[in-house]
Amino acid sequence: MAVLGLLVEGDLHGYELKKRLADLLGPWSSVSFGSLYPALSRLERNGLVASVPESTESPDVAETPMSGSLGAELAAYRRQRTRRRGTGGGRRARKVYAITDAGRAELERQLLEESGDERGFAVRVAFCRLLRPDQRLDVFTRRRDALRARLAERDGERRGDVYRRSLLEFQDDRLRRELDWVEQLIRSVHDDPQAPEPLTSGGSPS
Amino acid sequence: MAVLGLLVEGDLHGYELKKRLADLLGPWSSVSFGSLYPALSRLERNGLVASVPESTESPDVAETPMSGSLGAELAAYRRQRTRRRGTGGGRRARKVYAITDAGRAELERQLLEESGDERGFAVRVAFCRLLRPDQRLDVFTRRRDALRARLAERDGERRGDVYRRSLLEFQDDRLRRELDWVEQLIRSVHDDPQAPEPLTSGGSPS
DNA sequence: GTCATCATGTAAGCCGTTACATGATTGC
DNA sequence: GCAATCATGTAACGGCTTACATGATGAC
Repeated sequence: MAVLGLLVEGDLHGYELKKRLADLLGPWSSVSFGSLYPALSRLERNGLVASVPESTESPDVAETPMSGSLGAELAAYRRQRTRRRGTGGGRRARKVYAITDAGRAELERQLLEESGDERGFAVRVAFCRLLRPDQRLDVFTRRRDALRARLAERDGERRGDVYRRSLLEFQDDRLRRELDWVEQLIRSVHDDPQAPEPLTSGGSPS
Repeated sequence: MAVLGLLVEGDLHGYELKKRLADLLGPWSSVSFGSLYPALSRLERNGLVASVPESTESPDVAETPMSGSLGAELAAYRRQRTRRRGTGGGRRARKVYAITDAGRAELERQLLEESGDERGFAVRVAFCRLLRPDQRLDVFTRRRDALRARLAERDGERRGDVYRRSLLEFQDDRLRRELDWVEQLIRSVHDDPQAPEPLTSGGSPS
């Protein structure tokens, strides 16, 4: 999901993708090369991404003109490597991947996937600008309900030694704070339903 | 680690272990039978646990007399099954596991393991009453330092759209709150260094 | 010269999930 | 009779981690 999301912002090769994943997910929960490259192969086999030839003409990868603030970020990446460009020979060949229409559809499916659980909610939020406001609300609402259910389950008890009780309290607090956050996200969608950044290249989705 | 920790509190069979794991870790991050039973086999092969015959004499599993508050918890579990006990025949044979001395050593090793990272810090806290106060401090301090380092890394930037910025802020807040909690744990050890519940059966550890 | 960075991959091993198989007992 | 709970396992599949292999470039 994260890979597909990043590729919506522009074509990228594996190495760069890894850096941006670390940027997005934190260097800790990030994938290793040993899992990223096979994952990209899988995605390619399934037609969700396609490897495009690194054209000598293009200024560099990832040059899709984006809405506002993302531009600065990309410019920074570009600058880092614009120095030693122009020689077609040099550096080991990079394999640049682009998301396909099937990939965009799959990304949308995954972003909307039923799952109030922890798995990838952060990633969903990170890319929810690609969804319509009502879809965003769906995602947020499911998470909110899951958090509420979880909080309701954790009633009373508080047994165990000092440390275990402290842990339970901390986890409760964490749950409540996430719930607050999600509720704030929901309000923000209601107050200002920003138009989605277009996900599919052509027409409007479904 | 969690399995070994639970077995310190008393002998248990797989099914009960699963329930207590769900209790401890939350039903979400808990293991399935398909991984628990193989895991127990592995632990047994490695001599960290041993399967003990379910003696018809013993009131039930997990009857180690514990310090204070744990007693009530265990009594509750006992009551639930004391109803239909006494018939040696009946129910499918349960395989009851007990932790060995090697298992206790391994548990201590894992609780003290160098790793400021997320992995199992919650479980370490849940069982840190088994450690000496100075060992507890080690564990907490490592986590504190890791959290500080992580917070220091996340300076400024805050790029991306509204949702991504909101996510980053939330994650920052979460990190800071965990840091606060860990610092509180450290202070609590300083203020009141409670004696450890004995981990090894015989003499004092190392 | 050697180290860090860029860049892509393969192979072994481990382990978790899911689904399946089995079988007794209790409650409706 | 049927479902749920208790209780233990096996088998297939998938996928992540780690380590290894390769090779260019630029900085010190």
